[in-house]
Amino acid sequence: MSILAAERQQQILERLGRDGRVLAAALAEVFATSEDTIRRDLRDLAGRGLCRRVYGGALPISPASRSAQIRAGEATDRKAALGQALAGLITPDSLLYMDSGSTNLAAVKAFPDDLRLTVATHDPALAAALLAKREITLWLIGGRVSRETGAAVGGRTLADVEALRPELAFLGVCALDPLEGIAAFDPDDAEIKRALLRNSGCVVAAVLNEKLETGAPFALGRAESLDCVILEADAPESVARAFAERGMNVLRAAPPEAG
Amino acid sequence: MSILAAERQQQILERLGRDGRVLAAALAEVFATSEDTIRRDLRDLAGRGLCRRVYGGALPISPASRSAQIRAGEATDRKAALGQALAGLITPDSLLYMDSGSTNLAAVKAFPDDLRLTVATHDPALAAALLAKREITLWLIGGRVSRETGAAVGGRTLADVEALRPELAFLGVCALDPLEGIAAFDPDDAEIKRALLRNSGCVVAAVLNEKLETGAPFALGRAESLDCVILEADAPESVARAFAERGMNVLRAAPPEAG
DNA sequence: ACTAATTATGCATGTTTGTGCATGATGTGG
DNA sequence: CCACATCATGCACAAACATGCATAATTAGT
Repeated sequence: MSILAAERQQQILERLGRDGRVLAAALAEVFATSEDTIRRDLRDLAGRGLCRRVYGGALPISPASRSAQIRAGEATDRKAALGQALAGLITPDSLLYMDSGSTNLAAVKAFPDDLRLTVATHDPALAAALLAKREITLWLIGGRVSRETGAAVGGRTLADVEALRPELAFLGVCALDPLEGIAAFDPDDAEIKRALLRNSGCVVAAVLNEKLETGAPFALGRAESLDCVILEADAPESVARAFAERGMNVLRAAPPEAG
Repeated sequence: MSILAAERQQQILERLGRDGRVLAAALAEVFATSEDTIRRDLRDLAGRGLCRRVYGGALPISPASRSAQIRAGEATDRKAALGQALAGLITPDSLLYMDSGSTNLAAVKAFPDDLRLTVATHDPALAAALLAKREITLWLIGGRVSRETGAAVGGRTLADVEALRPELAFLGVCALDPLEGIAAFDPDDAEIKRALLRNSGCVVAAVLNEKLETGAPFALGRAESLDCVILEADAPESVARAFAERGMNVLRAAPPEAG
């Protein structure tokens, strides 16, 4: 025997995570063993709750475990498209700050797995998602966690953020308008965003169409405080031109994957 | 004898680290000894938490290969049963510290939604899950996030934890034995757990059966450092009695929901 | 330095575990 | 309803295993 049974089961789990499914017959060929052995492995793994046994192979346990805790909610495909564009701006081995927000959360999942850099964030859900990327060093900012934003807020958090000088920051904006500027819904959250605008080498925001040309109660600054804005593929050209005229870099995401 | 037993075990560990696995038969040939001796070595090392014994040889303790995210989906029903028992110990409106670990993560989901208290944690996935509970005030501890444990570690984190005096702490234990005491797999993680043991009014650990009567490389203290231990419904009575004889409160979780 | 106690090792024993094959049952798609 | 793939189960066999015991090596005590 050239491979230990436990190793084989571990590799089956890896394939399951990578490919999203495994076939009993294919595994038998890969490991040069009988299908019976593979079936026994799959039965065993399923019994330990590590996979879901189906006719012909097995599937990940997916429904409860992953989607419950790291759920980005709506418009994930459009947010993922923005995320891909954001990832393109990243310089390897630099410090990136990721602000809270569901857009950034969905964006993380579109990051390539071998992205090599340090990321700081005060959003626990974002941190949990970033852990899935093998080459990312993660710095978590603590503090009281606000239920409104799902991220740390308050004096302690602000002070910790102020101590950072990230080369690049992905700002989560609640509202963005060429004339009205950037705005947020939560005062504590706004404080942190202001600190990021002050201290970051380059600030980028990826905004969904519905956040364009709207306002929010707490102003953060003028639109051109952002070095770069990423719009959806079908964002109105008029808005894009307005940003460009104010000296901002305007990028467009690729169209979201058609189901 | 040309080689000391301790030397041999050390070299076995080196091979394990280099090759990712060791085979009992191969080791017997390398060290020119009987397989029995090798098996005894492997049993010993596994007992000290330095490797994982499998049929035919041994594997590393595997923090890398199985990410925290994967472990979270494992044995969720049993962990949920432990979580229900943990929830029963909570005093409303107090400060609870929740240590990192997949058991605590699954436990959170079994908490009632109207549980009213403040929870501190340095585990971002735990924090994200706690946000789902409407009446919980959440305090997040920051720092460098370790991929091994999926939670913040290091000096900054430790200092912040030291500043807290929680009435109750849910410790995530990697190994627990009546005689060997409590132990962890990660040195940085162990530091934080020690701080919790020092500073908490009451420390409770909920442990799966497979963590009982095993060891791990980094000792945290004697078993009776815990005020209370929660075992699974079908945990061996002998172990439960051994804990009780050391003056610990021993609770048993309800049997997990039959699938 | 000599003996006693402890520990490590090897061997023999019986037991457990993993594997492949045969058989019959169950599910899948036309 | 049929043909076929997939599956669960029982069985046989070999490899790996735990255990008890005898012996060799090491350590401790006086």
